[in-house]
Amino acid sequence: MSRDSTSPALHAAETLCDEKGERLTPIRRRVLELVLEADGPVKAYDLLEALKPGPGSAKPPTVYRALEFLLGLGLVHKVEALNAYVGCSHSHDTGGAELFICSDCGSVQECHGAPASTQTPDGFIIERSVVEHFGHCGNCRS
Amino acid sequence: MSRDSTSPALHAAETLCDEKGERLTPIRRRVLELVLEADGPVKAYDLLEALKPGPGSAKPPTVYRALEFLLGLGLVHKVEALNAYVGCSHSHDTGGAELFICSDCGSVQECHGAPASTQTPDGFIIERSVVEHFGHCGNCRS
DNA sequence: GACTGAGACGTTATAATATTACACCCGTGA
DNA sequence: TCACGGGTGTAATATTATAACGTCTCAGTC
Ligand SMILES: [Zn+2]
Ligand SMILES: [Zn+2]
Ligand SMILES: [Zn+2]
Ligand SMILES: [Zn+2]
Repeated sequence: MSRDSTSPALHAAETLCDEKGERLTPIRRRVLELVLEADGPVKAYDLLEALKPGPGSAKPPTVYRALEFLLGLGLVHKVEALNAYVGCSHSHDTGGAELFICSDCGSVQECHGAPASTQTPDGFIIERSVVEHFGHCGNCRS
Repeated sequence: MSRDSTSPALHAAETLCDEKGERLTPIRRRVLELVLEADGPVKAYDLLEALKPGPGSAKPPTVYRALEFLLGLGLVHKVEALNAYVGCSHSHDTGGAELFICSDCGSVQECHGAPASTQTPDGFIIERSVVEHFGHCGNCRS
């Protein structure tokens, strides 16, 4: 692994922002870095702490605004059942991500593709799906 | 209070508790009633408010303890993405419920059966799944 | 009856998560 | 110049949830 200052994921984020005419400002970029560097889901207030040593004093809206931006671009996902956030190494504009969270080591694996509900109620139009599986990953079983 | 006035779902809850040797105390029963009567997901603090006119003054732990009990028995489900709770009219000891939440009218429809992940990562053992679909129900489309 | 342990509940306080509202700055274009 | 919009700073508050500890009651037991 190279010690490049920008990870591939970060570079992809910059490219995506360029395409969309969005601005990956220093704060947004820093939050994305922190989420990507973490080895599991990150809490908003942990990000806030991590941001503290930075320029100004970070307040909750700072991190929540950055997260909202990144969520909108699909660069991070929220783990609803944990109130935590994970970086997305894939690139998908929209659509739900299917998350597999290990309760032992906290690792998160993401699968793409429509979760494809088996039995959608008659007439129901799905706009957004939250699919989160909790269990034990291969590494933690032995 | 005659038992004949209870709804089918409440009666089923009593039966379930009997089977499991659990106690459906007045508080737990009242919380279950409130959740079942609601026409959509209910917030914990709304339950708290609804409990206030009752005997003692209700405090957060009161309602959260009751919810924890009911969740454990599968009598209510938590909508993770909303931090809200819905009553379960089916009866399933375990396994995930698949929820369809209408963003327009707030109604929730529940489907049973394993969501059956399409592509589980190698070696991953699923213990609990959160599956919540947001969109528009048949009634709200016309 | 007295002792004991478990479970449910009461109560206080606090933790953890998230949003509102308003002010400021700065770049862009009329 | 001016207005405007996006991004940010800041203070305050709202919302959601848990910790910690005491009390009560009911079985089971001595
Ligand atoms: Zn993703
Ligand atoms: Zn693991
Ligand atoms: Zn159910
Ligand atoms: Zn509807």
